[in-house]
Amino acid sequence: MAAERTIGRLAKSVGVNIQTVRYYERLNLLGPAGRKPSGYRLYGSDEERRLRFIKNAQALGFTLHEIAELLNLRVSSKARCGDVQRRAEAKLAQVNVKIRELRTLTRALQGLIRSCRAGQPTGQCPILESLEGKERR
Amino acid sequence: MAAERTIGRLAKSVGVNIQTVRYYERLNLLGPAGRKPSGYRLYGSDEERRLRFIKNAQALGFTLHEIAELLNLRVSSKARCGDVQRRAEAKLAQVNVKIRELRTLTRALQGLIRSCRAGQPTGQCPILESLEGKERR
DNA sequence: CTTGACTCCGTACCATAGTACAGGGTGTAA
DNA sequence: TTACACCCTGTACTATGGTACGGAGTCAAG
Repeated sequence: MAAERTIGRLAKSVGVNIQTVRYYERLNLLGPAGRKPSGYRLYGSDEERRLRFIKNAQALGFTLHEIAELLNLRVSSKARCGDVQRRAEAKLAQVNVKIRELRTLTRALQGLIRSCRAGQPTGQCPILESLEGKERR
Repeated sequence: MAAERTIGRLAKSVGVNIQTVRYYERLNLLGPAGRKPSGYRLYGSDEERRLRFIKNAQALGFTLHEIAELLNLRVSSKARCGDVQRRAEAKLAQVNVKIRELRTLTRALQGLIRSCRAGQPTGQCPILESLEGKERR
């Protein structure tokens, strides 16, 4: 019913590589709606939505494995929106941990940069010395 | 002169896997000071410092490739501490970009979670719907 | 009816940072 | 001298997310 297109058109309209679409198929993330007698994969609007879903969820920091879980949640009739919410909250917590780690890292780098006496030869570079772990604070 | 030890002792004292030490050798990051007649690798305190350097720099977000550059900077007699400082500043900028991206992601996840009517079946889940990209803000 | 673009499948390859294993040799202590 | 831990090399495998290539078949326009 919906205009079905081949893999190249699908890939182009969503902005991904053809091989990537086939890669997602290998991972059971996205299969074609059907095939031409010749074997060409055919995709409809459902598949395009699913592919956009994958790309959007990736942009939110979900791995392909987690995305597969989200997609399965939708298929399962028992799953509730609360299940999805919990996953989103778990991901949010992960992201916040990552942000805190990176901020620690920022402070460490800033400390090193401040300690730098820039004209020195690298033999006396405080950054390099501190990385040797001799006297870390 | 310094007590030279075999790869297992070095690995244990720094807290890395033996294979990892050999992996770093393949990447020209860290070679043994010498070899026993039997072929056993021998490491002294210089090598232990270098290995700690690698692990510390990794913890600061440098890739092994970048660490190799830092190590080469130290060897080069022409390199100045300012070169190191510039690399640290570039890494700091990268880290800050990453933090900003993650914060955007946090806001998007929070928005999705707020929109969730948790009891709904996943057919009407606003999170999943928004991931389909139909009406993204 | 030919040409060129598209697709098929299977396999190999990329970066990143390792880890594991096989089949041998070495070092040491009881 | 035997037992066991340790080390050697080389190769393969892990996870993650793809990308590339070869050789064949298909589709559509001119």
